[in-house]
Amino acid sequence: MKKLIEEIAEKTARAFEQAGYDPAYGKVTVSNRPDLCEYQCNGAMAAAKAYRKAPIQIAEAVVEVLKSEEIFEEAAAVKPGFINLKLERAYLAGYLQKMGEDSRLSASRAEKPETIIIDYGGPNVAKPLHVGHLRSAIIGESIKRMGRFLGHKMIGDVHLGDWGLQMGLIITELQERKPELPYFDQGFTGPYPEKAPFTISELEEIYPAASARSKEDEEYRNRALEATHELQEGRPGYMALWNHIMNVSVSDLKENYKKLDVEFDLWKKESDAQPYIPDMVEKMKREGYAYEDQGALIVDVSEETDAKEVPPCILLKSDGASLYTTTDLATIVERMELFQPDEILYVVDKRQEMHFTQVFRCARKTGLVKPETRLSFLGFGTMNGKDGKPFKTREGGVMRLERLIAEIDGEMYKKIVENRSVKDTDAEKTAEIVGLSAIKYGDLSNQASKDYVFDVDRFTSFEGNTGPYILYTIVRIKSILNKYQEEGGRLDHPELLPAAGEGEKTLMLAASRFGNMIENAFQEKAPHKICSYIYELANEFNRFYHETKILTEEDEKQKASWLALLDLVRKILETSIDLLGFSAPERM
RNA sequence: GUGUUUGUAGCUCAGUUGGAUAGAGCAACGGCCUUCUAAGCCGUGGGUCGGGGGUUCGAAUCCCUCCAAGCACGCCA
Repeated sequence: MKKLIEEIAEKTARAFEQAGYDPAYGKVTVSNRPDLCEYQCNGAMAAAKAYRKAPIQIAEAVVEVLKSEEIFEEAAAVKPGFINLKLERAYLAGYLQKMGEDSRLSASRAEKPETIIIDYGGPNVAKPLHVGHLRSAIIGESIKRMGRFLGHKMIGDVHLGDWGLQMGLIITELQERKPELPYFDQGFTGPYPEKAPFTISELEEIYPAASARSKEDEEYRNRALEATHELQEGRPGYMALWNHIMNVSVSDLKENYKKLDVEFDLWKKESDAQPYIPDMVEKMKREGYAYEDQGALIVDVSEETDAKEVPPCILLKSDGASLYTTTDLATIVERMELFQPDEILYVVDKRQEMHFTQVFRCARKTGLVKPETRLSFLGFGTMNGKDGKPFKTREGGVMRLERLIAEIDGEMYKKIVENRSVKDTDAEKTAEIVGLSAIKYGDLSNQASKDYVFDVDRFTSFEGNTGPYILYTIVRIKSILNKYQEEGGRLDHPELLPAAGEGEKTLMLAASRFGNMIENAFQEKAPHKICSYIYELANEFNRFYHETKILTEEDEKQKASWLALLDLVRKILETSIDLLGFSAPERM
């Protein structure tokens, strides 16, 4: 289905052409002066230079043509050379009618559906999820859903970190504590115990302890590095331990992501790329890309145009072990082989940008990917506390995701119970739904690439630009729709009448912009655009709601039309929040 | 040091890719509930878009420069 703005732009382009100008000047945008018009075209001013004519003259000539178009209620040429447009109400109503029947609400299915792998997990199996993983999960999930909505094949991969130094650190620390375990005995012939020698909470304590010690104790760190290398070489006892760590950790991670309503298609991990490493390294050596430098095997990825020299990719350390870079490259090989993606998108902390620049260049230079395969990096900023410094617990420690969610849900529960006269047995469930909206909307309403302040009080507020406010609006609409249906009203195939008032028209105009908005948001990988759009739509609805008594309307056709409009607005809002990754309760 | 990102109302953030009078929310103040959820709506005050130059008919947006803050810079992830 064509977007409304496209239909308008077609008319203006043709008008420019008929008036004797290049139709390319007929570009149209939503008006930034709603008091003057609904859509505007600034092409006459751009054309003025090329045609050496006064812009107002061009605008007037174009407007003359536009006046005969039946989709416009008004077309005017103003001062320097603006072309101001207002839509015919009947046309707008007709457009929304079609939109309501369209499964994608006027957004068009991608002409060329692509396979896009989106890497947005990156949790370390040695550590529980903390707030640092929140943004990746939330942003990635939203982009995945957007792409899928538009018809792309989106493959979400959690890409666990299970092959680096963190594993060596756990092994080393465990050996310190329980040297008698068979995993460390080189002569042991098996079989190893089936039960893990630690619980999840022990594991969560072991890693930070080991990590801290390795920073002070060089000999300890060296042992951890050696253990890492041995694990990568497949030492049986260490592999058995790795298995235990994975089992204990993955089930915990799955539970946590589920709470966030984040779902991965693939639970791949760094170690899955291990089998691809030897051939990849061999090929890079053979083709002359990789060479030895200071004992390490590297690939030069610097380019002449670099403002600052980009350091080379280190494929293998001087001890022969592989690194983050190595597994990332091998993972690209694996992904190309298994999925032939058109794009691989990494949703990662922006501080890793340099690393990905290196990896992408190396992959491209050595032909790991096809020239047309896009490797993209969506770097997000840090989640800060109210003090502007990275988000911590009140005690100053790393905030675990579980705890953050529990705190928000608790806060929500309190508010729901406070504001409720009737007792609601679902209050806890509702608190979870609303709490998730608070967290996700709070995050996604900011530009992904910027740092932002996570303010619990503000995000859980029902006022202003928050998730709960959006949900409240949806619940309000649903409540009216339900009442209408209970009274015997029907929502199937009603006729949408032209807007009766200004508030209604404004609401209709806002609704009509959904398709264009969502395509744009996906193209720019900018979920915050969905947020600002639905906030505006919710505002327009609440304004309309306030000035219009819907259910008591006596004209049945008018009433049915308004209900149809509400149903469309509801669909748009619910589709939008689904694309953001949360949902609305029935009541709140 | 080099590179890079950011700087918009007291606070938190938008700003449709160069357009008209720079917008929201919070906080402050003032109104609106016997009527579909007042968790809402309407209104008032609040700005040197970090500073300075430049390009342009037109700049928060593009270029230069300075200031401030964050981040990254070869065997961690």
